[in-house]
Parts: sequence; structure tokens; C-alpha cells
Amino acid sequence: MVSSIAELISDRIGAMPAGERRAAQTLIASYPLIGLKTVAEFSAAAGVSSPTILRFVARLGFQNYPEFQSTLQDELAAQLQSPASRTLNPPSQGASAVSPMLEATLDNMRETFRHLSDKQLADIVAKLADRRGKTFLIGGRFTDPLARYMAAHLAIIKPNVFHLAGQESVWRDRLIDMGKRDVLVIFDIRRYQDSLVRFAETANQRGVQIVLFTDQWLSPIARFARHVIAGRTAVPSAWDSSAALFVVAEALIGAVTRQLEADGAKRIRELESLR
Amino acid sequence: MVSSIAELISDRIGAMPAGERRAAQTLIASYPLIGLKTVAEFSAAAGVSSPTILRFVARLGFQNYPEFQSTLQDELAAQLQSPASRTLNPPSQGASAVSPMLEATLDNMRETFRHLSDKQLADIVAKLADRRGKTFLIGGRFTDPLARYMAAHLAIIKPNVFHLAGQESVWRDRLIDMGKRDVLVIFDIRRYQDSLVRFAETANQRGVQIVLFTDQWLSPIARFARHVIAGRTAVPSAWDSSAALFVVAEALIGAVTRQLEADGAKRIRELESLR
DNA sequence: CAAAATACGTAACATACGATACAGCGCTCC
DNA sequence: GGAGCGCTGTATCGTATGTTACGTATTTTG
Repeated sequence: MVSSIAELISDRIGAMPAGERRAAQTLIASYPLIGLKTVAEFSAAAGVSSPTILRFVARLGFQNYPEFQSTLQDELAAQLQSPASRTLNPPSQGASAVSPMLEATLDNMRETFRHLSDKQLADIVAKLADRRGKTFLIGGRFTDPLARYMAAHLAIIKPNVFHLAGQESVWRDRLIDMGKRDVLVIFDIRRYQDSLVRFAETANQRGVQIVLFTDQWLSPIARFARHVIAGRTAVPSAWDSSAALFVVAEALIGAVTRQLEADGAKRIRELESLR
Repeated sequence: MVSSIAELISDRIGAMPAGERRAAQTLIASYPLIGLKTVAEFSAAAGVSSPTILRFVARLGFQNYPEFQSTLQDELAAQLQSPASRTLNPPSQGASAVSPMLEATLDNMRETFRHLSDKQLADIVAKLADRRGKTFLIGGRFTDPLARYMAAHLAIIKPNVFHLAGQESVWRDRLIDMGKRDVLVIFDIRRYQDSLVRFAETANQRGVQIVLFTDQWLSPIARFARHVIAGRTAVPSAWDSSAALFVVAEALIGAVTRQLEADGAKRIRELESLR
């Protein structure tokens, strides 16, 4: 039994030619709004021609476009009247392999933020928004992308942001550039990497303020860190999840940006003009 | 400020003639479904003539009937896509600057997964778990870290996983290695990068299957993609959020790992012994 | 109560929308 | 390498749709 058009589409999308698949994907992406518009608008949004749209709805089993739209509308009406049943993909009697993953991830985030005080975050934001010192970011094997992500954003809104990458010897030598005014953002979840711990220890000796993103069991680097963000990482998977840390990182990026804008950063305008 | 058409109607319903009032009441009764149908159907449902319906929407301030319908659709889209706005009592105690960010992110994830079918994910997992072809990953300015993150995991559980990085000319030349059996995972959210689009186009011409991670507005690469994952990116911040895509990526990594383990990957054991 | 004004529906109209025929192209399979 | 099939877009067509003009009905007002 196929209850919704969305299901129907995902059932058959595999057996569709390229053009119709684009139509399907476009519809799913902003379901179901585009399906309520005219064929012309639909086709334009999907980047195909109108006949392809019509063939698409025909393949779904509808006699004509208006019939397709009516069904869509009825579906919508049913949803609106019982907000409870608003799920496109019904809770799906445990068959789904990803749903528990999502649930666990959402829980992780809520838990992570519950243990983070506004004060703590505000302190970190203040430090990161300080333009006087340099900002270094580094991560472990799986978390280095998070460091990169954060660096990519921070580098735009303030000067002297450096992501430390490549061989250990390379970034170890960068310690020479680090001093009291500077910040070192480290991502390290288990299994904690010795090289990172040693790096953090040395940096700490040089007076660098360390902001540590780690898991709830705390990397040994926590000993040297000025600020510690402990994220939940447990999910029903073979791997730990860095998603909670990722979200904290995004929240910090957003807050720092706001802070620097408030301070009157003409920097961003300058950047705009450079493009 | 009148935010919804429903409010607008209840504001003015007092100053309407009998026929138009019936139209208004009919619309409110099954809001907004009937307004999406044709003038003829609307008039029949309200028991008035079509011109009365048109006069009714004209009185609401719309130039013509299609404009009225578009507005209704936009309103509907806003409702459907941000479940947050449906909650009457926002989590409040709004002192926290990060809380709205978290809420929006959680919503984004729920929405993103709501638009993803198990079938769709299963297809992608099957393709990624296929050890025969090569797997290439690449991302845009801010999303490249996601590609790295995924590559870091996939490279452990299967051979021939390559993250494309560095200068454009470097990874463009890698196209020579790509063929029909291969997969290209692309992360691209707005502003979409031309270089990536061209890259995807060429790869597609070579028969590479493209898995696209993009935002809800769909990168132009969707045209060439075999599979499209549309994540929600809107958050109360100066930046778009990639968190939802990150979580999808993690879910896929987990699923692919499980799949390959089921196939009996002695690879992981081998790796263990190498350490 | 009469006269005017407003409201409403019928019917004709024009437009834009969905539908269809056809040709070009690429792909697959001999 | 050639023949066949399937997919896609262009151009055209018929029609359903929104729109307007006008006459009748109903209400309002002096």
C-alpha cells in the first residue's frame, strides 16, 4: 500500500529516466509545493521541459496533471487537519536503519547543549572574537574536518586564522608562532591521539589559550584546556558521531560573527568588494 | 501587520456583502485547501458564482486569482517547512543566544530526514558499499570538510576512496580516472560553485554516478546527479548550516559500514592488525 | 413608497495552461 | 559498426480557466 505520493515516488524513482528523475527530486526537495504550481513552473524549477513533467506524473499513474494536483492537495489537507500524522516517512516499523541514528543524534545534541552554559559559550565567543591574537585550529583523524570547517568561516570574519594540517612535523613547528594572546582550538575525540596531546601540552606551556572540543569522556587535553566543550558522541553505529560537536561549532561561528559585526567589522564589506 | 490570509479575511469579513462572506466562510472552513482549487470549484463549494469569488479575492487586495493562490501556497510552504513556527509556545527564556540556533538545527535535521526515504538511502548505501568501483569525494568552499569527513571513514572500510582537494586543476585532471563503475560524492550548497558544476557535468558525461549533497534549493548539479540529498540549511545566523547534511553523511557512513561488515569484510580486521 | 445604488449571476471572451505529435539524439544490443 | 529503441525537447493544438461586460435582482435611502 502506497499512502503518499512521496512514497510512490521514492519507490519508482529508481526506474525513471534521467529527466523524470530530476523532476522527482525537485518535487521531493520542496515537497509538495512545486507540485501545486503549473507545469511550466514545475518544469522550469526542475530544469526540464513541460512534457517531461507530464510524462513523470503519468508514470506515477495519474491520468493527467490536474488529477495529480488534486491528489497532492487532498494529501495536504489530511496532513493539515491532523498535525500528528505529518510525517512524510512514517515511523516505519523499525525497518529503517537510519531512524534510530537520527534519534540518537538529536538526543546527543540536546544533551550536549544542556551541559553547556551560556556563560561558558559567551566566554569562548569573546575570546574567538578577539581580533588581537591569532587563532589556530587543529583536529584529530576524524575531527580535523570540523577544524577545517570552523577555520573556513572564521578566516572570513577575522584575520590571522590558521588551520594546522599536513604532517605532524609541519604543524608542530608552528608552535613557534604561538603566544599568550593566541587561541588554539583543538578537536579530539577518542581514540585520543598522542601527537595532539603533546602538541596541546607544549602550546599550553607557551601560554596559548586552548579551546577543546572533545567527547563526554574528555580527552587528556582537557587538563591543559582553558575551555572544554564536551559533546555526546554515542550513536548506534560502528563509529562515534561528531555531529553534536559540529553543531556547537556552527553555533559558535554564528555567535562570533554576530559579535564581530556588532563591533563594526568593515572587513566583511571589504571582502565582498574583493569578489 | 497581517501575516496570514486567514487573519486578513477575519479582519475584513465584517465589511463584506453576503455572497463574498459565504466565500470567506467556505475558505476558512477548510483552510486553505479550497483556495488552491479553481475558481469554478471554489464557487461551487461556496454556492456562489465565479465572479463573486473573484470579487472576493479582489477585495482582499489581490490583483488576480493566480496571485491569491501563489500567496496561499507560499504561506503553506512556510508552515510545512518550519515545524518550529507551528509550536504555539516557543521554548522561550530567550535570553540564550545559541538556543534558537540549536532549535533550528534540530528542526532542520528532522525536516531533512522527513524528506529522505529509506529506499533512497538504501540505494545510495548499496552504491557506496560496492567495492568494485572507485569513490571520489569533493566539496565546495564550506562543505569540503564534510567530504573529508566522509572520506576519512569510507577510506577505512573500503579500498579506492579518494578525497579530491587542492587546486581545481589538480582534481579536474582526476577525471581521467573516473568511469562508469565509479561514484562521485559532491557537497554543494549555495552559493553554488561554477567549478564544481562543470566538474560534475564532465564526470557525468564519463558515466560516473553522482551522489549530491545540497541544500533545499538544489545545486545545479542536481541535473547530473543520480542521487540527490537535499538538506535544510536555514538557521538564525549569518551562515547557512551544514549540520543536517553532516548528520546524513554520518548516517550513510554507519549504514555502509554495517553493509560491508555484513558482507564479511576482513579488511577491518586486517587494518586492526596493521596498527 | 419610489428611486438609486449596490450586489449578484449569466454569458461571452481571451488567455494561458495542459496535452499531443513529431523529430532529433543518445544509448544499448546485436 | 549498424540498427533499433527509448528518452527528451520543440512546436502546435484544443480547451479549461480566469476575466469582463452587462442585465437583473435586491437592498438602501430620501
